[in-house]
Amino acid sequence: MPKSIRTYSTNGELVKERRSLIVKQALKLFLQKGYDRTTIRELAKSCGMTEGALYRYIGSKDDILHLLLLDTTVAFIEDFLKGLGEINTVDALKDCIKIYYTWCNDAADNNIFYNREIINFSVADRRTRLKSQADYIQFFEKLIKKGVSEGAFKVKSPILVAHNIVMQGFDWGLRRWFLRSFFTLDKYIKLQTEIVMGIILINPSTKQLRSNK
Amino acid sequence: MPKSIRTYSTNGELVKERRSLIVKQALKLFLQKGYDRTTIRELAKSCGMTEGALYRYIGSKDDILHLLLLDTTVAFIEDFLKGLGEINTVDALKDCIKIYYTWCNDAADNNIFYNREIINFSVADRRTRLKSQADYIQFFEKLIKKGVSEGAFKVKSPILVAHNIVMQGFDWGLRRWFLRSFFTLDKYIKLQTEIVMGIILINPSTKQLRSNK
Amino acid sequence: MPKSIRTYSTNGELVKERRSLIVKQALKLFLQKGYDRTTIRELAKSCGMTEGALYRYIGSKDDILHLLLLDTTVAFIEDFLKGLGEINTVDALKDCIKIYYTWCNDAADNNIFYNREIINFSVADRRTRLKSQADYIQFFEKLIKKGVSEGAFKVKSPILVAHNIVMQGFDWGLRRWFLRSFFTLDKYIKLQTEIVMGIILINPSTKQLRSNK
Amino acid sequence: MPKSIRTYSTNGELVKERRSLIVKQALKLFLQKGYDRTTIRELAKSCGMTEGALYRYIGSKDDILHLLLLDTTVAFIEDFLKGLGEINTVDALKDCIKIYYTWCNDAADNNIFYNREIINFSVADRRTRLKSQADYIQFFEKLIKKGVSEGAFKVKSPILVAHNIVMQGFDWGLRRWFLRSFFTLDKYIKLQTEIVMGIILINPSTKQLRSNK
DNA sequence: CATGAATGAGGTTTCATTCAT
DNA sequence: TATGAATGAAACCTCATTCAT
Repeated sequence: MPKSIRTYSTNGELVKERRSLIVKQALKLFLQKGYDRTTIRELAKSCGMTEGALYRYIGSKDDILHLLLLDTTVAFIEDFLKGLGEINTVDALKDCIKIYYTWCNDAADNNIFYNREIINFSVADRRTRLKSQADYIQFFEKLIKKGVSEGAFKVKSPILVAHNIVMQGFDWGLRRWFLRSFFTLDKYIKLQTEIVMGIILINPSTKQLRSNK
Repeated sequence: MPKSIRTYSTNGELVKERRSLIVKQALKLFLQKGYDRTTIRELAKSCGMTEGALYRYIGSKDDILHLLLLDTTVAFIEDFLKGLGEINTVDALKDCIKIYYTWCNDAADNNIFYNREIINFSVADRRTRLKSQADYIQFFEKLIKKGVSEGAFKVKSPILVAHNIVMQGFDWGLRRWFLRSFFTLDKYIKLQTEIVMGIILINPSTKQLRSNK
Repeated sequence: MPKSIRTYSTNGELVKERRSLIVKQALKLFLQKGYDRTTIRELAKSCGMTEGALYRYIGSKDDILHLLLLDTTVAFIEDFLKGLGEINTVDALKDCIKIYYTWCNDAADNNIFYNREIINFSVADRRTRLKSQADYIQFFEKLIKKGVSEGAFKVKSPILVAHNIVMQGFDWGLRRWFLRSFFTLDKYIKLQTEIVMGIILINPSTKQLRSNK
Repeated sequence: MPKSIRTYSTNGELVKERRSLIVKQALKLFLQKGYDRTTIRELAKSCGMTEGALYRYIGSKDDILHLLLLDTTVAFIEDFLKGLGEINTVDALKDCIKIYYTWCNDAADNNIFYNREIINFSVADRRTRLKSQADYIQFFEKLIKKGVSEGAFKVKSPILVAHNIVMQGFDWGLRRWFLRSFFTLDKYIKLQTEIVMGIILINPSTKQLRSNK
């Protein structure tokens, strides 16, 4: 299933190390100039390699996009689930929003990159990417529905609220220069969380209680 | 101020017509394959022209991006203002959201395109684009603040709510394949409007009254 | 023998008039930008014609070079000969130098042009041009030899002196910006004539006599 | 100050070698067909390279013109000065003419090329070229004035004589096909030197003495 | 006779990829 | 394993020339 990428090296450790470097530099350059306008020469130089050396570890320029995808597939949903252990659903949602928005902040470069360059990805990789976005939404949808079934939330369209949550996280990364002139990340999280809670909480006082901690 | 684009034709009518065709086809191709991967040959062919003919109406490939920008600069804020005549602010906001989301639906291709290809625009054109996004947000912010000063709305951060409104409109266009599997445009507008109103209205009953019409 | 140039017009008068205009504008533009860098579009515009109209009077861009050659073939040697009637050879040479240098001044643009663009001419036209330069030299050579046979001049290599005379005339046109900062045309003619006479005259006092007039 | 030309190679020796080849072939082709009519494809082929390889060593076609200029900037005036040590000015002038005319013969291709293609050079490079021509003239002017101040020469316009000397050197190169049918280089130098000396020497016998050696 | 839109070959330049060293 | 020179297809763009109107 995972597409295999050509290498002339038999030293697995070295391949991993070099690819990791390539991916890191590629993301930087692709963000700055776009995929098409970044040349292999530039990329190799920024990796401290020669072009020939680079091609020992990748099969083609397009392969780098695939490596970038692999590199970013963050199993952050697992992190979420840990947060869901014993605490109540209301707090769980708040925590998840916080974790997710924090991840959006950290992974902003990646997300800007995918948003723009998705067109250059293979069909399979494109699908993987869209799937992962859908997963985030579905995760929040489930959480909201859980709250609804527990009588804590009331909401007409859980998936729309989930969608809004996820997109507003993305927005923090994609439009950071605009948003940062008004909010810090913490403030942004706090305000958006309050808005979400205002929409779905049956008993808004709950919100106030915990946000005082 | 407005950058002028080279043409060898003196027939203004023809130039307009041809450029309009070029822009239309270009948007289609750029969406499909991206700016860099769309060749002039393809574009010319898809316009039913030869390359030489195309260059009678533009000076360079980059000029097409500028033409695309001009083509989209919709004075839709003026349309909004007409809606603000005598009616109360609550209804005005609802109407504006509706007009704006409808525009987002119509201009989806353009917005997807800009979102992705903004990196290829000239600095001046990039600024123009960002400015216009900021204008939308500011417009909604003002409207919300008006409602606040009239005692109809109550809201912690008007600009954040305005930002959310504008971005959720964009989202309808940018992520239409996902959203359309759950909502029609009308349904999406209705639900998002209810959410916004739920957040800012002091007396939620107002919402119910009018949405029954 | 004279190459015929295609025209779609049957009105000889008109053809002549238009070609004369074309040649005039072409020389101006070719001098400024060179033959290759001057486009038919520019030329047509500078003639107040359209490209299509221009091609009614010429068959190709290269034809213009040929027309330019025809236009410049000045039968100035005939003018010289008139000056040779009854006066003595010494004065005849002086007069011829003066006439020739004056022509070099008037035809400077042409000469600069040929010097530079000769490479673009057809082989036949190139030969014509070189032949005409050789004719000038031969003319002065004959004159000098006449003076030698009459006992007025003494000179080792008449053709070399003739060559120098002709080239120094050209130089006035080709390097005018340099020379004009030191001499007027009259001064240049006077000084070069004195030098020539100093070289070939047996009895230099003759020179003084006439130059006093 | 010296314009640097792009190369993708870091091997200075190789760059030098390849550029030297390019310049050599370019001069040959440019002489034959002119700058504009010589294609990069032809040039590359005549260098035994592909187009891509050629562009490792130059940044653009125009750069070749600059390289040609650099290649020719001959510090020949220094050579002259060595000849001026202890010998008297009369002999020095004769030697300088000889050295200069010999250089004109060697550098004929270059000079033909510059004469014709100067229009394609950058403004800076054009100035450099004109300056170097002026330097030659000035050099001879100084030498003549030195002779005048020593009482060896008598001349109305030293700069005009200097100009004639320099131009007649150029002429040997520019019009070699004509001149060579009458003179060898040695003969040409000898005759032109005699003419110059005839013009400026106060005591012509000096000339005879040394030319007998 | 004039217009000017269209053609399309051919120009310069770039760059992903290979391969001899 | 690394180097970096070379390849050559393909990109954008120009412009002499034609031809329907």
